[in-house]
Amino acid sequence: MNARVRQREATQASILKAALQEFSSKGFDGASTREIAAGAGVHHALIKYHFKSKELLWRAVVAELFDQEMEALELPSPDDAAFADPRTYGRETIRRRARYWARNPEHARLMVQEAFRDGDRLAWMIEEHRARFGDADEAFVRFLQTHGLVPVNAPLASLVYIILGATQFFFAAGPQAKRMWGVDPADREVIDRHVESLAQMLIP
Amino acid sequence: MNARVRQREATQASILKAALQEFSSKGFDGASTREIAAGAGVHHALIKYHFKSKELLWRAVVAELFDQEMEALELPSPDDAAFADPRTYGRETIRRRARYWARNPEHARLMVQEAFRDGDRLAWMIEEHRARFGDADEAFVRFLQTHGLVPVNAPLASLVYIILGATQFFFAAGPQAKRMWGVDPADREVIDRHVESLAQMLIP
DNA sequence: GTCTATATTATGATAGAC
DNA sequence: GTCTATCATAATATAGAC
Repeated sequence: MNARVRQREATQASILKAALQEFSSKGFDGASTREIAAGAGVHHALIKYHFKSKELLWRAVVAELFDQEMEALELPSPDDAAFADPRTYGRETIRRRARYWARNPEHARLMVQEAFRDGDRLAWMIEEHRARFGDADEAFVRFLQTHGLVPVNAPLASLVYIILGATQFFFAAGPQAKRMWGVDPADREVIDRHVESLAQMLIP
Repeated sequence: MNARVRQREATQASILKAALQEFSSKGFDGASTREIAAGAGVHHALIKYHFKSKELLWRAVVAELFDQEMEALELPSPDDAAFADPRTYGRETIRRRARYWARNPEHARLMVQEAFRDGDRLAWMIEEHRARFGDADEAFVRFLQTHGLVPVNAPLASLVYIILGATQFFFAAGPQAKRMWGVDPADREVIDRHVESLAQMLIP
């Protein structure tokens, strides 16, 4: 691996990082490639060079997020001997998911914004990454229903969005939470207490 | 009230309506005044005439939302004789809030996006409208804690965001829910079942 | 009250020098 | 692999005619 390759990867990584910041806070339409380039400390023409277009840069950001999410989540298996009962497993899964959003609020913000508008990007995201974010949610909710931990007569999609919304929003809304409630969702202690509140509320 | 005044109000109303649509789906930065004007069926120069700037148009949209929300919510009082016990009151309040978001998903989308980014708009929103959206949430959560319906040791802000996220997200994420799960959060029957699921999950 | 015309800036994209 | 220069378009905003 020569210097050229290392430089290339460093440039791409810094662009991807700045792009995630821009896209997640301003949305796709509000983000500008020049701002992204400025944030990455590179010339704006390099974005076109490395990623061809704004749309493809966005896809690269999303793909990287999903790749990283799977390993970062470290979701336990319900069969794990460490979990005495379904409730313990359910709560632990909620905790891990919540902690992931706490560490990656930009991921939450980007996903949330893309859920608001139908179009090519949403279609691509579902088409390309459904297996990685829909299936896991569905399996988890079904597990909870099977063991009577959530209302069994509730529609699947409703439960998915209730759990997702409850789990993500506090961390995604960090700037508002800080300014309005004087609480910082990036603070370790705040995270710990929030995660416990979540586990107790969602899996009583 | 002469024709001039009526025309003026009709123009402003159509601009406000189109602006809510734009701002809520693309965010402030992604929205363009020209698209708003096109959506309202008026010349784009009229936006400057009636609202001075994009920023002030946005403020007018937000102010109208908060005005309308208060009456539309029709929140019950805990002292109302119709509520036999705190649980019944808590669940009914959840239902009314959820139904409000079901009817006004654009409001939810706009608020959510503004929670993601600190800055002048967020500061103005909190400064100007705190009483109307923070205080009610706080009072409701305190009521639930007082009666042991939610974890009493949980931080106030955590509970506010858990309830808000759970209540809003399904409706705000309508386009994604439709495309990914084949469920339309604008459908009457879907709303009814979702609202019941929410009431059961949040106030067990 | 409404519209045309225009100033100014920002954006996505590209060609070509080094 | 990187940067300068440039294009075409779209944005906010404004001036001034009707």
